[in-house]
Amino acid sequence: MSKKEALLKAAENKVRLGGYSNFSFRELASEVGIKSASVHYHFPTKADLGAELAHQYTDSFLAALGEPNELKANGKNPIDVYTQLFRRALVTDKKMCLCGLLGAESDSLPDKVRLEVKRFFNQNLTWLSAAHLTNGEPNPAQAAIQTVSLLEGAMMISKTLDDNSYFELATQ
Amino acid sequence: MSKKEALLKAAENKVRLGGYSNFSFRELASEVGIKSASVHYHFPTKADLGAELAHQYTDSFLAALGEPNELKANGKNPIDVYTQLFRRALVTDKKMCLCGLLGAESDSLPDKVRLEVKRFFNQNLTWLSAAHLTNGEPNPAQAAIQTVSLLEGAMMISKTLDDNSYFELATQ
DNA sequence: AAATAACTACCTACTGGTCGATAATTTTGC
DNA sequence: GCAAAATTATCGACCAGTAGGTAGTTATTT
Repeated sequence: MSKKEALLKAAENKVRLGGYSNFSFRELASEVGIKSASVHYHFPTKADLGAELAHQYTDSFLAALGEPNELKANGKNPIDVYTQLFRRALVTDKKMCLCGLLGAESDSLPDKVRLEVKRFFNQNLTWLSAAHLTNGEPNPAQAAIQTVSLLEGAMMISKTLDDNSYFELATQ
Repeated sequence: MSKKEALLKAAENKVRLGGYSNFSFRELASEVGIKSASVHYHFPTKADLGAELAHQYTDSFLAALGEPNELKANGKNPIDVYTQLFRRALVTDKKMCLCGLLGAESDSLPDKVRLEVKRFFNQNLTWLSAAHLTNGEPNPAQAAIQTVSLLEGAMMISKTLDDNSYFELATQ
């Protein structure tokens, strides 16, 4: 793993625990074994790092999902696959969804970071609409916003109350 | 309004836009016309201020709701009343739910603040369970976590995408 | 020679927090 | 009733620590 990748990984962990202000160049640098000034070589500003982090997070999130109609063709319910990805983030990573956290504080984010968070939710809603469409839902757009809202909310509350059974109950 | 009340009000606005780290004693002080050193007279530490803020927020939130069975007796659906309170926060205040934001970053909060955020959600779940029970829901506890999850999630996404129609679609 | 990736040293701004001092007000003891 | 004592609410000055960011340098690789 390159230093740049290690910096992004370290930043992701910090942000998913406490938001955009929960990481500093100094902390990231010391975690990957370089000096804080060197972080600026890879990311000119903190906003650049945050934006690239959210962008890559979105891409790998969507990539992990696959295509709704392909999932359906393989006998899987794409909504279950989607739910499972959230569950893994909560149970395995024991962390919030990166963009769920950044979205909550989006009013105070640098423009380029906020833009990437918007991209995450727009792409998720598009994916979920397609998924609900293949499931024969009468109103896919509505089902899409309801699905992602429920998952993000349940995740946040389960984290807060430190009890994953709330997530299970909400998604059951 | 006393200085202490003004400080809490100023802090609430800041936190609901960007989280716990989005306010400083200096900012609050200058907004209410005192010096930062004087803020420590009212709140020994930042954690004390944050905890008292979340506590009062929870109390006034619950007070604004009223009792589920009384609402029902007056011909109102308590779940609609609950939804309306979230809608008002989003549409009128144009801000996140204080504890929705703090909950997302609860891993990085001081203990006494996190405790108050937990109290918010525990009390909300109790209220919602009672409300769904009066509505004759077969599984009030499940309906409760689903209601608050959907509302918190829809609120966050509507804020992020800067489009309240997502909230309306999700709650419709 | 040029690009890459790091470094040391430094800057200004801001953070939460502490200190002792200072008025104004309120409470208490005689 | 009144002086002494205590409480309330503020202040200026300061502290150590941390923030993001910059300038110029060095070593390694291409």
